[in-house]
Amino acid sequence: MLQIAVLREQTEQIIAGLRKKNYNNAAAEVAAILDLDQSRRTLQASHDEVQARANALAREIGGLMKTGNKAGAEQLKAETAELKNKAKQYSEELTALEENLQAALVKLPNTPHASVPPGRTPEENEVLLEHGDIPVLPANAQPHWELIKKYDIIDFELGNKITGAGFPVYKNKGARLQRALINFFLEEAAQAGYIEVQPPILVNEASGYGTGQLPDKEGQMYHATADNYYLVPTAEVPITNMYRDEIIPREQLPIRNAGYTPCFRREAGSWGADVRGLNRLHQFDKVEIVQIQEPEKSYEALEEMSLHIQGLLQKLELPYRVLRLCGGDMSFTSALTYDMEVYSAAQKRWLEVSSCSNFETYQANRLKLRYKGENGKTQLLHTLNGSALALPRIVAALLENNQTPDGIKLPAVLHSYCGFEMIN
RNA sequence: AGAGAGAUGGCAGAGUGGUCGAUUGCGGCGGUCUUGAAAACCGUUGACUGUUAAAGGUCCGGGGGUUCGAAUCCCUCUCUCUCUGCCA
Repeated sequence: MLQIAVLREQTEQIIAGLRKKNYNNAAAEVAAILDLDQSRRTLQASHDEVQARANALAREIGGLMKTGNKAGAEQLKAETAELKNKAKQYSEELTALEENLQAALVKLPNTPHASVPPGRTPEENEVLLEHGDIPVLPANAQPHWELIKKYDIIDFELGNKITGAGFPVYKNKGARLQRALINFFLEEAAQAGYIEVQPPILVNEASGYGTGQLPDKEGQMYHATADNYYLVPTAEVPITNMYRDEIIPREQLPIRNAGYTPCFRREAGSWGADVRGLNRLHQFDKVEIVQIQEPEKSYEALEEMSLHIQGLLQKLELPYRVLRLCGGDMSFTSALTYDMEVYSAAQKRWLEVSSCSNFETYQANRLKLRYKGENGKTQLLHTLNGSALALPRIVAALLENNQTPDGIKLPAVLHSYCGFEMIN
């Protein structure tokens, strides 16, 4: 959520930012919000004035009662009746106004960083770099959804039987590969200084709200209605919410956490082309890295996270590229996002395997996640996170790019984690 | 799941209708003492809102009510703990 004070002070910059994100009607909505804010403050002042008078009277009455001056007390009581009505009326109006203001404010997305290119579609994302050679596969090369059947390592039909579409069963070396990748990613994160956490994978409403899944994207999460818990769509949600409503001592910054969770996404309305096999699932595994940083250092942290993720892809010997997302392709909450994509040689296209973002104060404002700066003032922190990494498309690329007549040759870095070198 | 108890500032823990935003201890910060540190002693130390700065207002789990006045009384919701039951 954008800060109302910033909206007041930097109105033009924010409108320009919202436009870059292709947010329609930005100027009008911002004007309406500032209008509401002005009314709110005026009303608040009136309310406070009445309240102050009522407080003073109550104190006087207390004094009179003590001295036994009942008549005097009764006289003052008469005056309070009117004040009470007024205060109640003001406070009701105020509540309504605040609700409207809040509702309008949460609808505004985060504003993009200056480096974010304009654009509406994924085609307009900026390719920052490409790394590694695109492998040349033999003519009879197969996509991963054929390979998993050939080697009987991932079974979609069995998942259909147990649960439904998008819930595959990993079997034999397929299951062991999952476990190996999770361990590899966690181990690399630990060596890079991220403290490992194992959070709950069901979260309450307040947590969903804190990271921005609620109230708008409710339909994207699985909801355990009996207890009103939500299945996490990413470890970002529980990990970031560990710091909700906290004022972090400055010397504890930056906070760096890594965690593995399964991720659950309903993906309502997003099924169509290019979602075969492992490309899109309702349940998948992911290791997430999270940083909480001082505002001045958050972009340094983003670069560092990007390099960490790239290091993983290099060790996995996968050809990848890094994109800087354009305004229109970024998430609602992000100020700057790098996407990492690996090349799938059999599908002949790039697959997104990581998304690494700086949210600046947008999440922190909702989370009330703050620290005391050098000047002693309490201020909002910056939150960042990135996938390091999401498994399914990594598995897809590993299978497709490394297929040989003898089987799938796994990259050397995974051998000790897997306990085998080939899938055959 | 049943019965009971509870929710107060970073933590512990007082406060059961009238200067209570809240006693006290610990912790934190500043100082005295010391070559330095520890100890001891002194001082200081919540958040939000508002303003050029104040004043003022709000916050004792959430919501509602009683009252001139609520941390304190009533209703309700949520959560936590203890015991019993079940169970990895």
